[in-house]
Amino acid sequence: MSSRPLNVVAGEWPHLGGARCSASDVLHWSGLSALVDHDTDTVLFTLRRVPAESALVHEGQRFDHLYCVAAGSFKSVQTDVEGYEQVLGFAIQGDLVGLEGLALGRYGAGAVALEESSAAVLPFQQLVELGHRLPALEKLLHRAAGAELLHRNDKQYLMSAASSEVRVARFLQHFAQRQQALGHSGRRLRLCMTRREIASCLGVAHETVSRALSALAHHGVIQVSNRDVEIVDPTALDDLQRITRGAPRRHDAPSHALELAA
Amino acid sequence: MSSRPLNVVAGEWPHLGGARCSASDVLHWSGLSALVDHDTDTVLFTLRRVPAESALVHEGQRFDHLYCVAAGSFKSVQTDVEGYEQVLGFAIQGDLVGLEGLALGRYGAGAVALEESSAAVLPFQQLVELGHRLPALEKLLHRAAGAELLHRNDKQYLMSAASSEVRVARFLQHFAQRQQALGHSGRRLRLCMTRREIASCLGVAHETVSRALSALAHHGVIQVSNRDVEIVDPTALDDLQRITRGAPRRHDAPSHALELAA
DNA sequence: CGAATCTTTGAACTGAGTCAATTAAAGTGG
DNA sequence: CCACTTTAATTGACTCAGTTCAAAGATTCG
Repeated sequence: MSSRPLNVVAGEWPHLGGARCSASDVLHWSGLSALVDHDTDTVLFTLRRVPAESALVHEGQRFDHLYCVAAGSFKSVQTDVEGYEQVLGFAIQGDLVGLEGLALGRYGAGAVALEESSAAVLPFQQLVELGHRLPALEKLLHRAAGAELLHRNDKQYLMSAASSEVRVARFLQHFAQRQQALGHSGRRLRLCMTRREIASCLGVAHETVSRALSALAHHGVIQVSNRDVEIVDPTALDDLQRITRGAPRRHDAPSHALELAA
Repeated sequence: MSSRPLNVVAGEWPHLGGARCSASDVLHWSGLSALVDHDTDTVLFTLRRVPAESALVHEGQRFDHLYCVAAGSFKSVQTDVEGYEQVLGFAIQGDLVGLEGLALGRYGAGAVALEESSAAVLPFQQLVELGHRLPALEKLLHRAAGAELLHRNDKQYLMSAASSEVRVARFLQHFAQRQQALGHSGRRLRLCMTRREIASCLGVAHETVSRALSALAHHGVIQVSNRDVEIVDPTALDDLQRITRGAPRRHDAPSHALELAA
């Protein structure tokens, strides 16, 4: 294996002290700690700092880097002809940004930081070549693509839920699970995106998100304080989230999904 | 094109006994004709015949093959705890089936043939190793993953459309575009899935799909005869499909999306 | 402190879900 | 090949959840 430092990658940000991270770091963030070894320690990537509200990649821009979120979070957005901004999802530590670029050589969506964030810059061609010698890196790419697709499956399932309360419940649960997978709380969530962004992602009106959160709070399932959400009763949340089709209500049953979980 | 008779497969299923196709065929189906060369001609894959209604892969089954649809079509389905069957999408010629398996080594969704179909069996590990020597095959994998993600973006955009008529319009348009990319009509579509399956995929009730199709037909945008749909007025369909949020209706404007397109 | 944005809540309207009934198509088996 | 069954598709009527419009708090930020 390559025993010498392969980090030719310096590329674009030589000034600014050029913060770096190793492939091992990336593997850890991506949940592939098992694949870390000495070789992956020697591969270095530059870290790119991204201020809140600014773009990591632009829709339509030429694709030559993948990015692995190191800290902070991003929203993935697509703008249609009419100017409507569709939020496709949110990326947190360990998520790869820009994978759809694989198809056409252009990013299919923009990525905008929701807060002060940073991401490892993975020059794609280089990553592929490295992957031939370091299976860990090849696996990283495959894994990330697969994970992203699984994610999309979940999202589609989420969006096909009849009730908006169920959608919001599923959104919270997924978000919590992802946080937990990173070693964070899983109960105390910081939704650093706006209600409108959540709404766009879920395919509902932003007022509806607000109402659903309020309803969940009223019923003691969660506690909401602005963008901080605490999941008080994970079981109730899970019961709710399970309801797929319109609530199996009977004539004498309550019509709101929330009341069913009681 | 491959001038030698490796492609026994073109459209028919000759006999049982191990039908094959070349990597070149797969590349052609996937829209990567540019990458075909003598080397890819020499790589052969077995073709698997799949009768209508039977499964190509099962959800949760161990992942060791990718499949490239050679003929016919498949639905991708995920079954939730309650037994609800969510249709995630439809695969036609050139689409890779099983990509989500990359993440966890298990298929994330089942694939069921909608009609008599066949698919090339691509042993994953082998494909990756071949990819190291034949860039075309590596590219195939990347391209397919990227394309699948782009597709999902479209689907999410589709599902966030307010009106069900718009959803159906977008569905038809996407389907038509895919058919066209394969060299087929783009106007005359055969929807070989049930209304219920379309409905599940779009996240609406199956009656709603039926009504939307009827409405589109009434307005002369399409012509429906059972599962055969002809797009009579592509422009009108496109206008409709563009409406993202609830129709920008004014007090004196018609409330149905369809009437706006008039 | 104001300006701007985000969030919440209310009220009215309506589009889509549900239930139900009819028609059409596709199998099944004698 | 034709009755018979079963499943798919269409259409109608009714109801309610969610959108839209509007307006009042809350939060952030210059």
